Amino acid sequence: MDPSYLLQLNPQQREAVCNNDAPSLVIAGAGSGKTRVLTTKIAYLMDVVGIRPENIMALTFTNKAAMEMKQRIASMVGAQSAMRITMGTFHSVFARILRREYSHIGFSSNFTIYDTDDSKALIKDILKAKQLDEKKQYKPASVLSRISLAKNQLIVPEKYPLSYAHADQACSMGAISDIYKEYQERLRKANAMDFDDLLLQTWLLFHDHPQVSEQYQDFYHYILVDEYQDTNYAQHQIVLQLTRKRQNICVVGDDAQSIYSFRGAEISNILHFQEAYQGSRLFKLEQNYRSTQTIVDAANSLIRHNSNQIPKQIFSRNQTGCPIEVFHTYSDVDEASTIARYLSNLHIREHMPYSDMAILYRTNPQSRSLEEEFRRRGIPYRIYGGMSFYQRKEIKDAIAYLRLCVNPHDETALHRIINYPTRGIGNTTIDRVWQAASTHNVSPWQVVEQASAYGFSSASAKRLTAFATLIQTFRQEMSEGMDVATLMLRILSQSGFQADIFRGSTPEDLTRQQNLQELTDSINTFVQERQEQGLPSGASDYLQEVSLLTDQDDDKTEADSDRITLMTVHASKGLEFKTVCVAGLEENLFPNQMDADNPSRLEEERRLFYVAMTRAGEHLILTCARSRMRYGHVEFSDPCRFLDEINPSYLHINGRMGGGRSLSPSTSSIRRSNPLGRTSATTGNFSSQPRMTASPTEGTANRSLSARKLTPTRHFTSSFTSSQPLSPSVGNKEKVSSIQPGQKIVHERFGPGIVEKVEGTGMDARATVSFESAGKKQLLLRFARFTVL
DNA sequence: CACGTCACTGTTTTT
DNA sequence: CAGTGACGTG
Repeated sequence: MDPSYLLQLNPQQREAVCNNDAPSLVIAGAGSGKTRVLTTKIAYLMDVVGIRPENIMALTFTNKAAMEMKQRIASMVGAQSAMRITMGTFHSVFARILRREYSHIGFSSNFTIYDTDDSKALIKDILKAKQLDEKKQYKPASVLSRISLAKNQLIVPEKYPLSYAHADQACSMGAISDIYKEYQERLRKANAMDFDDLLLQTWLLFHDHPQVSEQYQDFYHYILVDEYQDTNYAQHQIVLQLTRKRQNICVVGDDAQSIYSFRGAEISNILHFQEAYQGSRLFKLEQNYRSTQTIVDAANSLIRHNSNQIPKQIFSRNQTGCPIEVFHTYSDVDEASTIARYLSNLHIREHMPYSDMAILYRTNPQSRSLEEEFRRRGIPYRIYGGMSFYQRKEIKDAIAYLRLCVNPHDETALHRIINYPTRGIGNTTIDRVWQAASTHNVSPWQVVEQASAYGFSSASAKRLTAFATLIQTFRQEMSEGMDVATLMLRILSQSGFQADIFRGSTPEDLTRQQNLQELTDSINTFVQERQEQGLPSGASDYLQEVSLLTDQDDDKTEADSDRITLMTVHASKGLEFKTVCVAGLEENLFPNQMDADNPSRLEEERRLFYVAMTRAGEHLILTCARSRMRYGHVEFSDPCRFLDEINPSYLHINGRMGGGRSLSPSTSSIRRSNPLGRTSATTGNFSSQPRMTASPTEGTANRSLSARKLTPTRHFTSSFTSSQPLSPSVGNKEKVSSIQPGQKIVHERFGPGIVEKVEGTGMDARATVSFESAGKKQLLLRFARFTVL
């Protein structure tokens, strides 16, 4: 009777999946099959316990995790059922609830979601109006982080002074309370929420409206939360609200991998879960399937130094594997060349693909010396992270137009584009608009709309009105049902945006043009996809989807290319590589100097290092440089204390450095497992002078492999308007009339599939198609792009 | 309004 | 060092 997927689980995993009569806490060690347990449990809840998919809620932290889970569940229970589960990030699931329940909280359903940049811009504006110093005392970023902290603690502006005034005064930021109050009022006037509001407002909704809360408690029979160690207070409290009635909850996480306290995550949520839920059960997944025994044991020996944790015994039944290589090097340059040599030897001698290798570091600037070295040697690499597509100026500007169309009270969007492209509305006029808005207690948009009524000179009033008319035209077209792709093209051409972007031809200009083209392409895809499935495809539909999306998510990441991955340890969480090199293991860098003397922060740094080590499957390399360029100066450091905390019997230490703490007395034993076939080339006396040992003889430069991503490859001339037609494809008529169940088709994006069902006729004909890789989809035939086989 | 110059200031990052 | 933002000049 048990579904076959249970047979793929080990006893611990099966226990965690099959016990559902009490709240459960699943402690999932690194590489222990956490996602498998979570997805199998959902399938089990549906198949065996008999809970309907729409009554299940599954919450994750990232879109990527949500997507992965959706896919895996779809493959177990079918795409149709999987679709009905409420599954997504905390923020996206709650945003959906808030849009539905907007009437209770005094927003309208098309509220805008402000990202961090928008929030900072708003804070800056408030600081300016209050004449507070935004350079030293009230840096927008720190003001925002204080407000964010308060919101994560569910503290509304009225209650703020009670809890924080004292602390604020202590660091001479006594005005934060005022700023917070004003900030919330401005958000509300703009019909906007920031990321933290999505949590705070959800909590308030349930708190202030018990009948609404009850409705959701009734509706959701089972709630699952991934990465519970990363939840903040607000998230924890909302989950408590949602589960009050049924107490059907399963949280999964690993306290040893809690690395986000700096943005409000509270490890205590997972440590004290059993107190929050009486009678809950604890399950531990302790078998690691990812790493060699050496790596697992070494990581255990490190994390043992933390006191604040749930006891567990992570073990591996994989091979013992080779020892962990530790390289002491003279400088960042030396470190980079040591790593490059090691990895390229591994590639050449043991034929390990570069795509199985990663280099992890604590801070982003550390990638520089590595990049330079790799480029010199022609080793292919890619950097993970960096500026998101949606944060680029041209993209934000274009989206600001859409935002303003959907919600003209969105003052941040208005501010971005009121004079972009330049239309003679200078800073003085802009300041006056905002002043007038504040004195008359209206939104800046209302001032722009009625400029002459607010006493602007006739020239300024004329320009403001012209701008208002421009936006109103777009709004009109939008309300008549124009899809977002067409609207975007109209905006770009009518506003002068397109002309401005396509004027220049410097490499930077070309990149901007390419980015804009990429945006319009992705909007086209959005419209196409939504129309095929009979869903609305207007600007507000698009914004709802895109405002909680980061491009880390849609990266198919050129999986085809064989490159070494470079990223921060934080970014590596949840990933794994056969070979991992952790670089920059020096005091003051890892652990960071700001965290070194605070015991609980030090524990977090140690967890961070634990995460780094446990990314590795077979080879783990740890490197440390005695000197490093930082902020343009050479700085010297000692090897990091964590190196001493790992049981030395798992380590193989390379290099003879004078005066280090982590010296191995003799490094004469040359191990076969070391692809360098020798100890580090860094011999000599450290006390004299750091010697750069870049070796130009190895690896001749191969320019073609340069991994720079932003170099435009195509020249986008006026191809803008000639992008793919959005109207129904002309040839569809015959195809539509001829299509019938059983037929094979190839869809432009979903690939090959079989028609299962055809409903309706003519314009409204729909087909249910089962695709080989994309699962079942409903297609509106008049829009679908496909060929019949 | 566009561009050059100077001072400043540096974690980790998702939504 | 490098990126940002403020300010001043043509």
